[in-house]
Amino acid sequence: MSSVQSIERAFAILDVVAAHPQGLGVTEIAARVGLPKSTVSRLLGTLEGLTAVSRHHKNDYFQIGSGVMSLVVRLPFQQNLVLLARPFLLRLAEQIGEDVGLCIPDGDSAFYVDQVRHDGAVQVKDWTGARLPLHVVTSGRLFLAARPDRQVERYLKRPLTPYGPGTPTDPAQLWQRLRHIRETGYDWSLEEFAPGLNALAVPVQNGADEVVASITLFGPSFRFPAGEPAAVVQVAQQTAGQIREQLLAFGQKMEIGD
Amino acid sequence: MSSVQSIERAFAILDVVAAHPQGLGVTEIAARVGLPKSTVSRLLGTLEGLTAVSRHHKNDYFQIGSGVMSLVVRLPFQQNLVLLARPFLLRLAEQIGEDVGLCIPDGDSAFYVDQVRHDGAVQVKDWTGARLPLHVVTSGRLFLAARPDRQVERYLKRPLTPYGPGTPTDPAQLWQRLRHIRETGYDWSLEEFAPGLNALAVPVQNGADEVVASITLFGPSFRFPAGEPAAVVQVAQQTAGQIREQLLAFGQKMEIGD
DNA sequence: TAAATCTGTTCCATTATGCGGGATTGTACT
DNA sequence: AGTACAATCCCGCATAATGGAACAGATTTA
Repeated sequence: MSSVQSIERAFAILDVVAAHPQGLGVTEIAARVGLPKSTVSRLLGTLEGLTAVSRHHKNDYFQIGSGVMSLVVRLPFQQNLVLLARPFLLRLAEQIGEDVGLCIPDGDSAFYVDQVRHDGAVQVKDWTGARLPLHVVTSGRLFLAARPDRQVERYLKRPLTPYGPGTPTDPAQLWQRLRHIRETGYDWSLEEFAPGLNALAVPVQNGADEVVASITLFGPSFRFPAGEPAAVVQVAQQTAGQIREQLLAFGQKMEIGD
Repeated sequence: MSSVQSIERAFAILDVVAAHPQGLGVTEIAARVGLPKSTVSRLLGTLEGLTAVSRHHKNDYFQIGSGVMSLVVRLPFQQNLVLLARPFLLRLAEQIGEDVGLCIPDGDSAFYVDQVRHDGAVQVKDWTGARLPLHVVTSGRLFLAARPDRQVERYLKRPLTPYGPGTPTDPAQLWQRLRHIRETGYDWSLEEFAPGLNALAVPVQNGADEVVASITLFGPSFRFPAGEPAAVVQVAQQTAGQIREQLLAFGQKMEIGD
């Protein structure tokens, strides 16, 4: 499995440039990536031609260019969310030692858009791409709980089809559950959806405090959750907060430094 | 001025991948960039190793990966805004045939963070990096007008130092001007700041309708504005709206399609 | 003001490096 | 089993990228 050297070098350079938003010159970049100046100059020239980097008006220092941004900007929100969240999900999956999923609301369904796998002998299924009714999964109930009462009422009027051994099908029981979610900000499912499968979901909010997604932790019931459930909830909520910060950084937060 | 072929090819591939969020296979990508499959396979392999692209769990189709996102995510909001806005500013500059600037509020100053130049014999200065008091420039007055009354009052208490022949220095006069901005959503400066220089600023808002930046059009007074001023205002406001959309797409908007 | 010391770009001989046609493997569909 | 398509691998070839050295600006120092 061979790899193209100059592309690897180009991205090493982009990494360095991105890590120094104030801008760097050719010599400094060359020193940091450990390559000769002439090579770096040529690579930067190419990247500049592609607008992957650009030079600051005044001092000619290199910065990330609009070409990189345009790759990201063209994507639908759903995919951006995945890209934005993945580094955090990876870390969470490592901390917990189980699979971590990302889910967004889609009408009256919960739509699983990403899942970071934890490699082990016993794995849970990859739900990516699956769409399930709100009341049958933890993520879905989070989305439901976030809606105003009258919308919840409307959902509860419809028949609550069971999907697993413990799917809540009684409206009153589900209402009680949603109230609990509103108070605590999470939802556990202990072998409700499928035998031997436990799950926890916590909401991801945006700047307007709307629930735009949820993080789901899945694991076989014989080992998950390990230790204090409250501790698991805490790290999951912490991760959700970090993703929220990232979302904010784009659309709203205003930090001016120089 | 030589350029590195494989990097150009890599970005051509990234462009194609970004343009097809649903994902594409090697063969399709190869066809679109006009290169042999084996070459594209190798380049994609390299990009995958760098997480610049990733494969969709199920169908192995290529999508933009988190490596690209991480280049963008690390940047401060100010720089992201510039990257995000630049394509729109470029088009605006071309439509109007004058320089277009981007400005953000920074305490009691207006901070010019970018300027797209229009090449012509007679140019206006590049203000990038400049910081000017709110009351002396169009962008600054926009920011001021967006603040609640009591904050405006506080600003008006301080001495209003003049910077140009027409700088408004009388608090009552400035108040009147701010009210006009609140009604219309723009501010013209006709040779106020410097002799021979006209400018127009319109606000850029985020999802919470806060004014996070402003677009400024600059031009020599002998030719700018050309034609109907109202028409110029209109295209500027339209551009501001487009930038707002882009900001929304990251942090808030929820469009689910498949 | 000339020497010194930075900077970034260009040149060009060298060869490692990337290229791509074709073979091979893998997967899906009849 | 057989067809059809996908993606990857192989490997000889030569092109394309490399990097040392020379060059050209800019800024600093004496």
